[in-house]
Amino acid sequence: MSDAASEKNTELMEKIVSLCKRRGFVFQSAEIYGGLNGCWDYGPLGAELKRNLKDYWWRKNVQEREDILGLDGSILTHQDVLKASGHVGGFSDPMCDCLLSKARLRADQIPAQSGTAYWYSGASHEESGWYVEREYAVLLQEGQDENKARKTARQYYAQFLTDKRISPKKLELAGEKTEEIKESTRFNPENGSLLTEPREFNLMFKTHVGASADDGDESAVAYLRPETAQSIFSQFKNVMDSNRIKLPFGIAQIGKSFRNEINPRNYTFRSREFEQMEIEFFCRPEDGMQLTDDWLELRLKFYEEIGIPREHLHILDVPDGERAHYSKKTYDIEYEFPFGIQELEGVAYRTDYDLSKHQEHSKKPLAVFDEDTKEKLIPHVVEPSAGCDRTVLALICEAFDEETVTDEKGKEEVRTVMRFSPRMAPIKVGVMPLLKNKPELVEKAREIQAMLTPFMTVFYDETAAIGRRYRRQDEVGTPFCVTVDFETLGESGDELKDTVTLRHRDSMEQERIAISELRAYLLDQIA
RNA sequence: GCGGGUAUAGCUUAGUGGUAAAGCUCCAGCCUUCCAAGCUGGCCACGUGAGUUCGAUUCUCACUACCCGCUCCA
Repeated sequence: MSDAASEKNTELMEKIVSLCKRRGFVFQSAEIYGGLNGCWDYGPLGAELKRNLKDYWWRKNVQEREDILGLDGSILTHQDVLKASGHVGGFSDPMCDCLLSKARLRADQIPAQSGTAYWYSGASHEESGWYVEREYAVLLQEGQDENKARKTARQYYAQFLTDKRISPKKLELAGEKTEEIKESTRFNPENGSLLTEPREFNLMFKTHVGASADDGDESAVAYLRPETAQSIFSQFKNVMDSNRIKLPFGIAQIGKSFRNEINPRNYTFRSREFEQMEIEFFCRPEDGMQLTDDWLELRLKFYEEIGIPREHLHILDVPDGERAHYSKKTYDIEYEFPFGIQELEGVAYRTDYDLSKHQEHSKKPLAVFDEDTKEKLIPHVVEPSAGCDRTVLALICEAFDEETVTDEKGKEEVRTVMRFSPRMAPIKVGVMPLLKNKPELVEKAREIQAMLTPFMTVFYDETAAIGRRYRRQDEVGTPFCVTVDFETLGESGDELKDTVTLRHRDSMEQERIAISELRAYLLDQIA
C-alpha cells in the first residue's frame, strides 16, 4: 500500500470509528475510566447488528441442517482440557528480550555460553551532566577484547540519552566489574548483551475456581477458554450419546473466547475478548480433504448472503509449514479491511488430532462405531471457525459509504450511508409521520409502528424535517422508511387512502405502497 | 514488546500560564406537505495522577487509552 493510500485508509477507518461511536455501534470499554486495552462494547445498534449476524449464522448452520447440532459450553475451562489440547504448556514459551537490540528470543533456544561478564552500574556524560543508573552486563568470549564490552555497554546506555547528538563514545561507564560465567543463558549469543529475565507469554487468562481458593492452589486453576472448540471436543461423546446421529455430522457453537493478546490492534479486530462462531464437522478420514473444500464454498456463500461480496474476500491456502502441525489443509478467508487484508475465518482440516488427544488424556473412549465398515474409528474433523466481531467489523466497513448528492439548488453535500444488507441492518424500517403537529398523521404512524414491531426492529421518528429524518436513518443503515402523509388519510381521494411513502435507502427513491401490503413486503425484503 | 504520534463538548476542530471558542449533532418550543430548511432557547469539554507556579487545559514527569510503523498472533 502506498503512503497516500495508507493515509486515505487511515482516514476512512477514523470516519468509521467516529460514526460507530456517534451512532452507538461500538464504544470503548470502560471509557469513562480511561478505557480498557483491547476491549470494546457494542452499543444499541452494534448489539442489533451482531445479533443479526449470530442469528443468521445459527439458523443457516444449525436450525436449517439436520446434520449439525448446537452447543453452548462454559467459558471457564478445566485446566486438563487445555492441557490435552496443548494450550497449557505448549504455547507458553518463556521469552527473553535483548536489552540492546530488542530482539526477542525463546529462552529454551538460547545456547548456554561461558566467558567473562563485564558488569556496569550506569553511565554519565560529563559535559552535559547527564547520567543514568541502570545495571547492565556484556558477556565476552575468551580472547575477545575488553573494549568490545565497553563499546557495547556505551551503545546500550546511549539509548537513554535525551540529547541524541551526544555520541555514545563520549559516555563514561560506571562501576565496571567482571565475573566469570559458566553455561549461562542470560546473554544474547548475537552480541553478548544481557537479556531480560525469561517471561511467560501464555496468552490465556488464568483464574481460580472457588471463592476461597488461593493463588497457590494449583488444583483450583481454570482458564477462560481461548477458543470455543475445546468444549465441543470434550463434549463430543455426550452429544453423540444423547442424539441419534451418525457420521458425518457437526457440532456448532457461538460464544466468547479470550486471549491475552500482547498487542491488540485495529479497532475491534484483535480484541482480548472476542466471540467465535465455530463448527466442528466430524467425518471419516477419507472425506476430510473434500469436506474442507466444500466448507470453504459454503462459508464464502454465507458471506455473500450477509452482504460481503466475494470480490472483497481473499482465500489463502495456508502453505505447508505455516499450518498448525496437526492440520492437513487450512484455508483462511480474508477480508479487505481499510487497515489491510486480514483473516475473518479459518477453515481447517484438523484430522483426528483433537479427539485423539482428549481420548488419551481423559482415558475415555471417543471412537465411533462405523456401521458401514464395522470398525471403530476416531472421527476426523473439519473446522470452519469464524470471528464474529471481525465479521461485524467487516459488515460495518463494507457498509460505510459517503456519497455526494446535489440538491435542486445545485448545492453539493455528502450523504453518509451505511449500506447494510436488509438482512443484517440493525433497524429494518423507520416509521414517521410527515408532520408531528398533525395528530392524525402521528396516530396513523403509531398504528403502523405497532403493526410492524412484532416482526422486525422498527424505529419511530417524528422530530425535525422529514429529510433530516431520512438522513439519520441512512447513517445507521436502515434500508426502508415509511412516511404517513395527508394522502394516507384520504385527502387526495380514495385511491391513495391507506397508502404510504416507502423510501429506499440506497437509491433514495420513493414509491407508494398500501399499508396492508407493508408487512409482507418488508418481511420478504429482510428475510 | 519496541519506536513515533495524539488526547479540548456526542462529533469535527480553534485557542490560552489568569473565568475556554466555534460549526455540526442532540434536546425543548415555534414553524414546517418528502431528502441534514428557518427562528428562539438549552445541555455539554481541556484523558488520569503528580510536579513547577500566586495561578496549569497550556510547561515537566508518570500513567492510561487510541492511532501509525516494526514485532507478535498458539
